[in-house]
Amino acid sequence: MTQDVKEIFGSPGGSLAAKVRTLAPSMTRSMQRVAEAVAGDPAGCAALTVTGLAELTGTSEATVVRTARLLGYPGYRDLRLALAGLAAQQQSGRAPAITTDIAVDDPIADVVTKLAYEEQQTLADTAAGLDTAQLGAAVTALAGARRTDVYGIGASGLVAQDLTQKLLRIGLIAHAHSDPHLAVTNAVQLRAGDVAIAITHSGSTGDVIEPLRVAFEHGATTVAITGRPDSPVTQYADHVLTTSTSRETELRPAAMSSRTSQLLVVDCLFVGVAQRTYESAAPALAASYEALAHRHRSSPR
Amino acid sequence: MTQDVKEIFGSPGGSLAAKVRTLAPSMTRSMQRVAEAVAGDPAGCAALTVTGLAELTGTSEATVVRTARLLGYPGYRDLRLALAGLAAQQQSGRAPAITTDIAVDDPIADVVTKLAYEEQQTLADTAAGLDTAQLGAAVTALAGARRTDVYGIGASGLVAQDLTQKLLRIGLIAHAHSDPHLAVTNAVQLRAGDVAIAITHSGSTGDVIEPLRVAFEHGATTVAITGRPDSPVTQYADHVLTTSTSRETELRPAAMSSRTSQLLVVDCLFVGVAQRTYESAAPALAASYEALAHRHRSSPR
DNA sequence: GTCACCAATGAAAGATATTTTCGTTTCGGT
DNA sequence: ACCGAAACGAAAATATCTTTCATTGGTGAC
Repeated sequence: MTQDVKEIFGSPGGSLAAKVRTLAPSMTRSMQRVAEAVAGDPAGCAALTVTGLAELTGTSEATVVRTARLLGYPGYRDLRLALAGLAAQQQSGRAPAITTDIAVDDPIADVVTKLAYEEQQTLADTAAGLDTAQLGAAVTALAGARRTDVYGIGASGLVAQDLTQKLLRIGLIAHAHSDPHLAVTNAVQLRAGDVAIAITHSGSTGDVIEPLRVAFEHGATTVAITGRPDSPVTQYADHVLTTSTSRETELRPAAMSSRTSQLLVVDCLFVGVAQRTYESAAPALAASYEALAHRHRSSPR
Repeated sequence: MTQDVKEIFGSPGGSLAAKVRTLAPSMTRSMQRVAEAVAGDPAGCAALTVTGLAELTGTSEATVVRTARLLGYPGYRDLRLALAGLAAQQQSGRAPAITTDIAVDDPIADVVTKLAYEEQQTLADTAAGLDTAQLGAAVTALAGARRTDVYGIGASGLVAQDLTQKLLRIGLIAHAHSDPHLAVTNAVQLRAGDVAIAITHSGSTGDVIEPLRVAFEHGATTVAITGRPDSPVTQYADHVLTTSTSRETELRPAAMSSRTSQLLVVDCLFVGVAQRTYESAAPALAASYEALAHRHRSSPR
């Protein structure tokens, strides 16, 4: 039978080399060779079978097993498991330590790691910087809105559409506008009880500010999602939701991190609204899920 | 307050749990039981032999081995070693980070925290599961493409547009299609040296598969970005980029996490292409930045 | 409904790895 | 040189893992 798990993994990593040193004197020559190999390259040895390790050390299987026993394991199998654990720990011990920007000559694997890290960073920053009071107020307004207009241009336009799609899925009436003229034309229709949301990273995109101003002046509740809480757009916003502005690099334009940030805010809005309108939102979500299922061919198993 | 790198990337079970989730749909019932056991208690399973695990899950040795194979290991022995590694990492003081699902009555602050955490998790899983070789191949194809068409519908449509916007910004010729008919019509124009990209979480969206098939048959290099590496769409894809499939909850539909995942992949593609075409990409990026600056009123500060 | 078919599954045979046994070798002491 | 005990490895015995194959159960065609 195999040794108890805790006992295997319990012993801290470094103790293996120590154990080898302590027990070395009481070991025979061949056993010492095995122990050395094990202590010297745990990861490598973990990949070997008894026979492999025996050959590597120029000894026999029996000796390897004897060594494993001496080191406190029931057999080689368990020593090997412990070695695998050790190797994994050593591996993870090397901190990713992502400090540098993405460089032109970074291998693709590094690009993936760095991008993922930076986006995680952006998310953490955004979550930390988000004013939950403002968010709650915005959610309340949305949940009770007769209709909602969302303005966004360029990359922010996609976020606007994303929010709109989501709100529609829970039965709310929402429209995304990226055409400034149409946006203003529609903003005129808004009145108290309606909601207008402007999404702009810089907070200075005139094409987005203008419809928000119109909506604001017509009495709609206005929300600004921006990375600059002191920018012009906030002038006409009842509630300001701040997205994080992480440093941009040449290969990672601001649009990238602002999008991540904006999407998180949008998701929060959506979930918040879904909570408040749960009674109607849940069935609506389920229904849209159902409807979509029929558009997909039954996939293989 | 930013999270520690190790903590973010750590989630040791994360990678495995993610793999299980991604592959779960392509698993049979008994294999799923095995996969669940393994993902649920890596340490415990590491202590078991094939027979033991088979008994625990009420299946047979054969099934256990099959599952190990599906998870990417040559056999159970290797899976077991990997599990031992995971167990060791978990043991070595790693926050369990067991977050509960978002509940209907969660205060808004919790919603923000949980959403941010889950999206970070999604990013880590995606980065871990991304095949860099496939990614590299896709990047190469894109960098040398005469033109690129991107297909996506619904939430994936926004991702398609995002990618298109980015590629255009570095001077590449790219189009996003969400109208299936137009997509097919355009796909016919593609030929060798062109690239077609299909974005679909389920991998079974006929409206997206069809144009990819046409593009494939016309000799274009085809790429699929999907959460189901065994789904129909991959049939016509030269390169498959897998997005992570995190569990969805009632208040956080699959679309949300798949979008995060897809966007990371898209960003990786973009940065990769920007690297390869740096000579032309850098000035193009700078130029588009310049052009936008003029659309913003000079902001305060 | 019934049939044919295919995927899923587990029992058991087969292959591999580990452990044990046991005889040979080595080495120190007389 | 001879003895005895410890060290060691070859090979048998056992445990574990892998493969094969027949059975099962479900699915779609007719």
